[in-house]
Amino acid sequence: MRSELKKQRHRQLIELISTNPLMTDEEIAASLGVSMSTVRLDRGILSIPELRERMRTMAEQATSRLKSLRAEEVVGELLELEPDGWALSVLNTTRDMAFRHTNLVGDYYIYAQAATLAIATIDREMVVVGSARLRYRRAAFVGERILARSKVGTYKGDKYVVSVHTRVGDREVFVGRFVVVAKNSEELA
Amino acid sequence: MRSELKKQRHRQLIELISTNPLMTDEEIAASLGVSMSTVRLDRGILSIPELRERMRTMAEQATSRLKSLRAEEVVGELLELEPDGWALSVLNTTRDMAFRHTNLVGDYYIYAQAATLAIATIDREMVVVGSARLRYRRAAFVGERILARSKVGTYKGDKYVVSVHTRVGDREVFVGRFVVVAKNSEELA
DNA sequence: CTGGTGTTATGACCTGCTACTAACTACTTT
DNA sequence: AAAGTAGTTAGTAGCAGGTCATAACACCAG
Repeated sequence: MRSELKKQRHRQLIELISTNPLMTDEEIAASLGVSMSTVRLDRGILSIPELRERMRTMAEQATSRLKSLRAEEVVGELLELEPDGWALSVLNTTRDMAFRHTNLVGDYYIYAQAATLAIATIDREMVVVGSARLRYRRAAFVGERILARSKVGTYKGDKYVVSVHTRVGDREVFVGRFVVVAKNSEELA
Repeated sequence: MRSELKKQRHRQLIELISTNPLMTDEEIAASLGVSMSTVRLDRGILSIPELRERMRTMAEQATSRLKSLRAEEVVGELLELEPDGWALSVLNTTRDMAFRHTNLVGDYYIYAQAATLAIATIDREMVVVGSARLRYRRAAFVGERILARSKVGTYKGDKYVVSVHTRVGDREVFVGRFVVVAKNSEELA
């Protein structure tokens, strides 16, 4: 059957385009040893868009990906704050926070929310994270609303211990104990 | 002077294309209130390539980023990698990584670099951070190149201990011990 | 009024296609 | 053997989004 060859060629075509989406029909034709007409027929059958269309969608995805790890998004939204006591923030997760090609939210987004919340809880001018212990309990998924709750524990002088519990619904996602340090703005380096 | 208007328009053009690189000359012309000829002249003077060229380079960058799964997921740039051994990455810091209104780099950028590097070091399909201990030693400033070096320590079954040392020049900025867990892609929630 | 700068218009050409028609090949069915 | 059919190829017209060269204008200064 010649239709066997055809199916084989279709598989090759899909393989070819997925590994190198930037080939013109001419190059594909040469690579598969058939005419451009055939390549175009095949692309039509398999509904693979033309090169420019493929480039366009890739370029669009590229721009949207460049916007990742923007500070405003990372911090989440502060809902409640009792200075030097406790605070609550929510982070609405989006696809570009995903880890690899999964639906899982990258751990550093969860960290960023928790760490910035810990700092925001302390009512001093200049506060930085000194050290921390973290535990990730369960995964959070893209689209979920992540709630973080901080509570100030003990403090000695300029050092405060702030614990942060992060959850999605009633699922505990993350627990962290942050030691944050209030600095006089001179002593930085 | 009319050449003032021209310079002004050139600035607008650059602004326009940098915020939205996917505009055709026709759209740009409409947006600037001049003819397509003028837009093309201006693009020529400013040596801004045509739409397709812009899409093409964006698409190429996107593919080259996807070619190595590991490189893509690292915050910063992966410089060297010995799978299951050690790795090295650099993060060029920019103003938008600053903490509040200072020149200090936000701690979560440093965390993100370290955590993603730790994960990239482990040569398994699906790896997530389970827990971590962190210590921030010195501040890093906007504009500095931050180097992170990971080293795999002990491991038991699916758990690996990866330590990461982060420095700027010979100044130690951060030390972290990450316990990362390799998952079978089913057991996620 | 003449020259120089800036802007627009026009037309020929290019790439990488789409959409269509016509024809040719190989293989099967009647 | 004749007819039918699936698969392939060639060729044409047209489109988008340009390049490049040339020409024609508008406007202002000296």
